[in-house]
Amino acid sequence: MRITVPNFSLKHTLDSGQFFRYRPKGDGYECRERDLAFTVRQKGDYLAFSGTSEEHARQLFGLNQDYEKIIADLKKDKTLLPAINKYHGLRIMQRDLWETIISFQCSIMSNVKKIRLNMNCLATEFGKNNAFPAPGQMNDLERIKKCATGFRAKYILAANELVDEKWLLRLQKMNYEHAREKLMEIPGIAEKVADCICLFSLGHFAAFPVDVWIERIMEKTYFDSKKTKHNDLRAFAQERWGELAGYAQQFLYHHARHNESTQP
DNA sequence: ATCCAGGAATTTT
DNA sequence: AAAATTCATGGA
Repeated sequence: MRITVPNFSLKHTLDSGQFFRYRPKGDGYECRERDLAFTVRQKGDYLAFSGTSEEHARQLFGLNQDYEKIIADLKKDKTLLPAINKYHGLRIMQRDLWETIISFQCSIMSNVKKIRLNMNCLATEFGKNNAFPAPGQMNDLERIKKCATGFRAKYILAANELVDEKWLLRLQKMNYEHAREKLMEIPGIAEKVADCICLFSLGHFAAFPVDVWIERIMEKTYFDSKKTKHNDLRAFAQERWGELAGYAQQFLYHHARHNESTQP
């Protein structure tokens, strides 16, 4: 299957810390999400993939979004221009909800490389032929710990017990504020992780996750390098970028991690 | 070896 | 209410 995709960068999107089970293969990538395994590659404005449907690819990579309007709005803020211009085509994905929940429980005080290790291991340990285990299938604390999840293992186990398919469907119908609150009922999910799930799976672009990278670049850019509370950073972002705060966050995050001048 | 990583929960001031 | 401490582990 091959489709035309203007204003999209597969590389920037995959490499921006929202998606973890993928690896380069040939001139493209091999991706896994829940029970799907598929390959995808991009040449110019063409996206070629096999192993999944066009509908799924469009949803997963955010290809149905009005990208030109999103970027036009964000470009009104000149402080975002370097990141937007350098990483044009970076999109917010709309990932599988359950796998996203576990991904960002794993993210607590960790790093992207290790989250990838955790997720691949959980799929190997519990899933059938590399599918990610469904809710209810990760019911062994010691085996969860074998995947280097450490103190996060008990959170994953709790989510596995609390969540089922009905729970997931209900969450997908909630607005941002309600979904955020509901997610925080799960052990191991507080503001930041809930915002990541709202942003990368539920399409709530108002969500603004504040991690150490965002904290650094926000304080440096907008707060005269002064230590600022996460809630104040989040309030500032939602005041400044409104319903697109999460999109602004993703450009800032990706730019901070890949730019020498913004390294710690 | 020492320090850090897409923080949350708990305990202590 | 706010600040400090604890929690595990791979990688640099």
